[in-house]
Amino acid sequence: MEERLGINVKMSDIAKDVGISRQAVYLHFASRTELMLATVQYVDEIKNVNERIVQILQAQNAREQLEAFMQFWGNYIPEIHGLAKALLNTRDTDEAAASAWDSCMAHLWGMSQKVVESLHEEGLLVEHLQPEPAAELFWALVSIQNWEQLIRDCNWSTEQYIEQMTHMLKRTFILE
Amino acid sequence: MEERLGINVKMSDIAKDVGISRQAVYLHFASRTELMLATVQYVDEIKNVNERIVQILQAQNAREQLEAFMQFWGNYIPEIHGLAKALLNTRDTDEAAASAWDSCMAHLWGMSQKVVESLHEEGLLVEHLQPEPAAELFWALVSIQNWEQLIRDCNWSTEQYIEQMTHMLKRTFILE
DNA sequence: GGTAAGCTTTACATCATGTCAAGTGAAAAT
DNA sequence: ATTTTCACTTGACATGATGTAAAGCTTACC
Repeated sequence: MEERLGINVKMSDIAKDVGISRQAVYLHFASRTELMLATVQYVDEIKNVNERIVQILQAQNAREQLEAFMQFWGNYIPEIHGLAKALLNTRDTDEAAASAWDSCMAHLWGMSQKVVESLHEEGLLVEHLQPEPAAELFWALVSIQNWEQLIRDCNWSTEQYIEQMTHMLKRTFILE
Repeated sequence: MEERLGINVKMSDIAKDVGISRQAVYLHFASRTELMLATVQYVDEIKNVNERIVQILQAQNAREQLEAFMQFWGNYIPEIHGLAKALLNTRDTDEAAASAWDSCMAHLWGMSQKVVESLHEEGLLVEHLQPEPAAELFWALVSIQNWEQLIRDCNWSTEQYIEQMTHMLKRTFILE
């Protein structure tokens, strides 16, 4: 998935890579989508996502939380890009893939809410935005699609992405 | 395409809608992708895109140009959303669809450049951004994917989208 | 020796795209 | 009036991916 950015990864390719027959894959996973779901869960465990997220939320203040989040997120996306793209592609035709994607995005949504809430609590959130739409906008801005466009289409480096996004998020959401 | 957001639109569906046989469609368009390309071109003509774009660039100053652009873009996306999504979905497996999408995005890229350039010329562009990366960021922020996430996933209205995006773009790119 | 797990091989169903060939009906050209 | 051309129909078939089904093989364990 990572190698080929989720594109053109067939059941037979996976089987060949593993060294078993195509049909044998179905003895482990009922469908292509289920295999992908299991992979997502596996990767989340391997990458220790939950622990890394908890650490971010321990940052002293909202500004630092925002910075820590972008630092984490900007480095994390490249690790899961291919799998995420595969899920995104399957989403439109597959109900299960859609809900899997949604649950992945729920993590991101939760973090967006947390960061915006922290800003709000510290009185730093721009006045013209309510916390709810602010979190929604935040969530959209840090989406994988935006990352993809900047990194892939515009050839930004990871450092550039993190720096510019952090800057933009601060300007957009933090007062003054 | 618009009705079904580009999902599950088969050649046989199109033929049925038109009232001819599936095979007859191939007498007019060599492939599904070519049909989509022709449709994009047709829609662009019908919607008078070029003329509408020229009008935007006639705005007196950069600030008004930005505002006019968001006004146009926010109202235009809903009109082409389904077709755009169809193209996006086909892009990953089809070379021709990919280049068609790129040429569509080139319009948007051109406008992003123009707006950022105008800001730069009037000395309004934030100091920490060079015109080039600024245009790239601008382009990513006004992407259809972001629109989709805010409108579809977050239930924003078109007015809300235009207002918030305009506000955010100003804060992000305009000095002070 | 029997059995169960894990896999193989072969075959087939389905569904969408795309190709091919023969045929039809009506209008246009001669 | 006949022929030709055009736009389409019908039916058959190839391809490529997912998924199902059945029968057989090997190894390890009891």
